[in-house]
Amino acid sequence: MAARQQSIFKALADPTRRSIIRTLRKGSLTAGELAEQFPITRASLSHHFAILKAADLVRTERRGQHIVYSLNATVMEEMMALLMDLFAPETAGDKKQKGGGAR
Amino acid sequence: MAARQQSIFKALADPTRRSIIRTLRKGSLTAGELAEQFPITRASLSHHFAILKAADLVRTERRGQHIVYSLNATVMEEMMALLMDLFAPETAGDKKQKGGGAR
DNA sequence: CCGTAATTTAGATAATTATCTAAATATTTG
DNA sequence: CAAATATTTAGATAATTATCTAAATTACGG
Repeated sequence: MAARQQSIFKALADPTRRSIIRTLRKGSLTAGELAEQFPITRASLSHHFAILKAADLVRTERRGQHIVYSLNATVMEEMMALLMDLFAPETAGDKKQKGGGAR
Repeated sequence: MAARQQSIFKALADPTRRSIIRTLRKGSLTAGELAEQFPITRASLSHHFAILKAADLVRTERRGQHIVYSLNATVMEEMMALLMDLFAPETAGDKKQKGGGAR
């Protein structure tokens, strides 16, 4: 559970990946179409895709020889929950931490 | 403007820093009091404090020989705005990006 | 002022990560 | 099946970053 949280925050830490997300808001695109928008190699983009997928921020679907990337629609809600958990004043499911350094 | 956004997402990407934020929800603490909660050196924590401060997620106030850390109260709202900007469907202030790779 | 306590800064190191090129895999079409 | 196209995987490298120890800074109390 904490692992998913970490994967999401990590995924959002990179500006290229945030840019991919913003691009996908307008609609799903194939890896190639996405690649046209970014000045890095397709291999590097593929690496970013994998990280976004691992965080379940995007979903994929094969369509013929293309792979279509879409935003995971439920993500907005999840992010709200994460933010609440981070900033909201003290919830029930909260643990004190001392010597369990998160890393 | 994009720089601040990056500094915030970067700051939140580290689990120790998120833990610091959660700890500060319960109230302001001195650097030393915070240090008691974490299994890393004070020097390392100071580094994390600097990053949180650079993102303006926490504020500091000197009180005698102590330095008191507090959550920046407006941050929740700012994060909402960032999320909207990331996920919400197409705002006015949006720029297309092609060859200006965010980095 | 001097000594002590609190915190940060400097400098070094190890781990992580973003990127590249080259090669591998998967899918369609002739 | 062979050739072409789309995408990912492998392996290497350079940059970033989390952490440490040691030293510097800042403030207080006698």
